[in-house]
Amino acid sequence: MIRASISDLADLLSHEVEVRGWLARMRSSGKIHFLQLRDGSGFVQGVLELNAANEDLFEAAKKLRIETSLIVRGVVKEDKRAPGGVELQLTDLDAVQVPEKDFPINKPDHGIDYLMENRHLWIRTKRQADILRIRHEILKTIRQFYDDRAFTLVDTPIITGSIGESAGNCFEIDYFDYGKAYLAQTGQLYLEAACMSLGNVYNLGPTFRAEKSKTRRHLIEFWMNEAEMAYHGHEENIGLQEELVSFIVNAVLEECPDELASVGRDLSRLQNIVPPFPRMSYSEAVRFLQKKGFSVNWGDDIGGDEETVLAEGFEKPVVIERYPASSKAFYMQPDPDDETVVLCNDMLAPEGYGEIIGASERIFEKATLVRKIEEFGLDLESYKWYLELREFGTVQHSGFGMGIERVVSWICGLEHVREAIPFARTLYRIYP
RNA sequence: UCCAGCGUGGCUCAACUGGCAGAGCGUCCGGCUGUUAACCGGAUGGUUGGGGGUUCGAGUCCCUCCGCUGGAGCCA
Repeated sequence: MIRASISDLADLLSHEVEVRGWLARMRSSGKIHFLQLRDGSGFVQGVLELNAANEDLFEAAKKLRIETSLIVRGVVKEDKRAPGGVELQLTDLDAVQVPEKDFPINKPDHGIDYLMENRHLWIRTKRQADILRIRHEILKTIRQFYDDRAFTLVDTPIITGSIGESAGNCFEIDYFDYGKAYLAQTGQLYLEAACMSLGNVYNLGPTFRAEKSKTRRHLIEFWMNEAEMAYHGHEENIGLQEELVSFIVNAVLEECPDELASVGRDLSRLQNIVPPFPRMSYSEAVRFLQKKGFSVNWGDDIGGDEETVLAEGFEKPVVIERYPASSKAFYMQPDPDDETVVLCNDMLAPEGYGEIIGASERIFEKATLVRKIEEFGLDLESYKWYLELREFGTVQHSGFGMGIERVVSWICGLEHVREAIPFARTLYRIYP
């Protein structure tokens, strides 16, 4: 008797195995039961035929319900009728726990409110498990990408003082006698400090935005990967982003073909994602949108609909660079050729998935940074340590942040980022 | 926060212009030795989100509250 994972059964033909898992679905034709089993590694159909020797077992199996946890024993048989090519001829079965109630999710016709209310159980379904497996692959690949390039992982703090872009859209918490503290919206400023020690650094973790955003692209708590590179400028920054995104897409194509197929992704839209990506300046983008009939003027923000139009002509993500200084954060390096714009870029995913990366070269001269902080009406005192980074061996440096759930949504072809994270925190939902 | 929409059995939805609350799925019982969202027969299941109003009569119209969905702004 071999204890086996379902995913390994194809290599165990004719062996007697034990599988520990759950009953995903059950059908019966009177004298033959079909038990669809899952164990986290895959699905397999267990077949139990009534015969003189197993009447008690056959009768007991009738009492099982969907999501019964159970340990089964049987012989692995090749069968062309089975989806995975193999079946289990069951010889024995122990129910660990038989549910007293019906499993709430049993047909693919539930509404999204109901599914989110039952998210803790919804993730047991194949499609949701496949999405979470792809997410895992993406996170694993991100770490591998940086590790291959000798970047150092630096875990930036989740609780911060009143530093950041503006405290208005931060979650406030009480920090003992210190007073108010905030949940991090970004680890960037800390990565800037770390890259002056370690050269090339990255982080990967949750961030929080107390914005009442209510769209298919927004979560209150989302995961972000940020990178920061010393002695790197705008061009090298974009180059690294293109490599990273291409690396992720190709790794998922390579490692998760079954999962992508089961979530219904059109793979042709993910192939040939290799550097370089199409590129456009903000000014070009505005002229392009004006030709398409949008009423945007230079200096306006580019909204969701505009982003979709900009990206739709391309198979690869599009890089939009050099936005107006007034519309971007204070720390971005002005373009030496045109001080009205800054050396920054966004990367827009194809098919309307929107901004997946925001990036910039950072101001490295203290005097320029002080001037910008004052122009933006921010408090110099609260940027004390950030300014000190420019007092001790300051160098040109650049970095970016990539939204994990948006990348997962794009690669999986999801309608909404809430399925791209195990337990989404959205504007009006914090349960389960 | 603003704009729009939705709320009817456990789930997904019908119900004309205000006139007897229905179907499919699930569940339960019975049948079926190759089912894949199995199938066939029967049964079960309702304070139409809460409150108030108009009306002979409200699931339907009005007010209000609650919940949810989509979008906007902001962003990744």
